Amino acid sequence: MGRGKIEIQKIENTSARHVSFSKRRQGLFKKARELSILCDAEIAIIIYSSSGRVYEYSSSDMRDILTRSNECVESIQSPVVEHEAEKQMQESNEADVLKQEIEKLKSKQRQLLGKNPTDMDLQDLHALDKQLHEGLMCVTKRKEQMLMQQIEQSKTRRQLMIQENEILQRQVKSRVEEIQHFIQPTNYLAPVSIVYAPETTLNAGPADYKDSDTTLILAPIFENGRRRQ
Amino acid sequence: MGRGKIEIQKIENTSARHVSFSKRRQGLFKKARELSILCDAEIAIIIYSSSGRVYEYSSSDMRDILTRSNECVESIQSPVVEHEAEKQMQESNEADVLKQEIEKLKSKQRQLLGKNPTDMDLQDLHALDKQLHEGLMCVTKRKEQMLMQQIEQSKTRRQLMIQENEILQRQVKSRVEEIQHFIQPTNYLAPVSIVYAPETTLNAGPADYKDSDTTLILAPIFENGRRRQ
DNA sequence: ACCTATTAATAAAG
DNA sequence: TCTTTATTAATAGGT
Repeated sequence: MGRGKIEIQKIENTSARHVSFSKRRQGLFKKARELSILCDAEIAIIIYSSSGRVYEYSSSDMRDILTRSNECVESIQSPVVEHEAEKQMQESNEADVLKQEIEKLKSKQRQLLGKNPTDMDLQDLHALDKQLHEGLMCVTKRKEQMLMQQIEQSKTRRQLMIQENEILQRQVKSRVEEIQHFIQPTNYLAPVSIVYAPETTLNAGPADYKDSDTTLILAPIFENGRRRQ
Repeated sequence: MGRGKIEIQKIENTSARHVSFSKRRQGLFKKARELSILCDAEIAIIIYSSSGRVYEYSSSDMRDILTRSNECVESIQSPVVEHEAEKQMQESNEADVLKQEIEKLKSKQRQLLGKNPTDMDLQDLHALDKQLHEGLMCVTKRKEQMLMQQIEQSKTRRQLMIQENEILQRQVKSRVEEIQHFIQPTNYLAPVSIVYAPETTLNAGPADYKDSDTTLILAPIFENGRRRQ
């Protein structure tokens, strides 16, 4: 989906690779966001670029997602036995565990919406507050990003308008100059007067136009095609 | 990119949601694979579907990638950090330095967010929370206000520019029309002839201009300000 | 699962 | 880096 098809092989050109990395990373995160929203899934993505930089995406709290991940759990605590047990759990009781988890999530959601704060102790309330806090941060950040984007866009468009204006102003100016040349072709060298001369004055001869060498006389022609004598 | 455009909102129809989840999960993993190959990056993705199932992708060993993740490190304890440090020693210094910096920033951030609560008692935590809350609210409100103002301003300015542009465009148009009228004055509706009438023909009366109602006569004026009789 | 009209992503170039 | 544009790729809605 570009100007040409590309082979899925390491891009050797460094700058092209970086450009691609940026674009595709963005694309990947966007797809992840869409997937998480459309299908109500929790997603975490971690990317290490070849230069060692880290890029992360998560639909909700990264730690929550990773903590639920076996790989992470595996590398956390010591008891390998537990780990083994968990693996088995995954095989047999997976559904049950997951259902419990769903119930937990639903209950949590209710709590997050502040629907039943009575059945929480101090610790729970602390946790809830923290979560709300973090959520607030995320929302704020996101809003800020979008607003900044909008501002940047507006600025860009305004710049374009300014440039367009300048061009138009130049055009107007040159048109005006053209017209002026037309009306007063040689203003000082050979001035011309435009005079409306109705039949009554035409034959009486023109008045004096002291600063004109030439006069334009505007006069009607009558039905016989001749000027009245 | 389908038979129609869709809103990025939770798909309410269950089976449609499942179908979409499958397709898009596949798509996401494919994109991840491509990105990792094209740009030589390490990528890990963890997805929890709404039904609780886990789907994972990783370009190399998931644990390696996750172990390097700060979020994971955060929830582990010191020995792993050391291990990680050792691992990084083998890598470039640049990445190491960057990571340390990131760690410092994250630690600071954690403290601000009250995530390092060890050196604070309950009262302190309450105070900090209240402060953060209030500060956040104030800052958020204020920022939002300013951003909205800026946007409004930008919009207004843009509107003004648009209006100005329209005026200028009308000016250009009317100038052009003026010039055209000048060059080909009312060619069909009210024809006017411009006639140069030197003194020899002026008094002899104008010739017939059958298709003109009006004639412009161009005649010289002499030094005494009168036309030669 | 397969099909294909459409939309979306993005490679290349400015 | 950002934009633009020509192309390819992903996928929504049917079957």
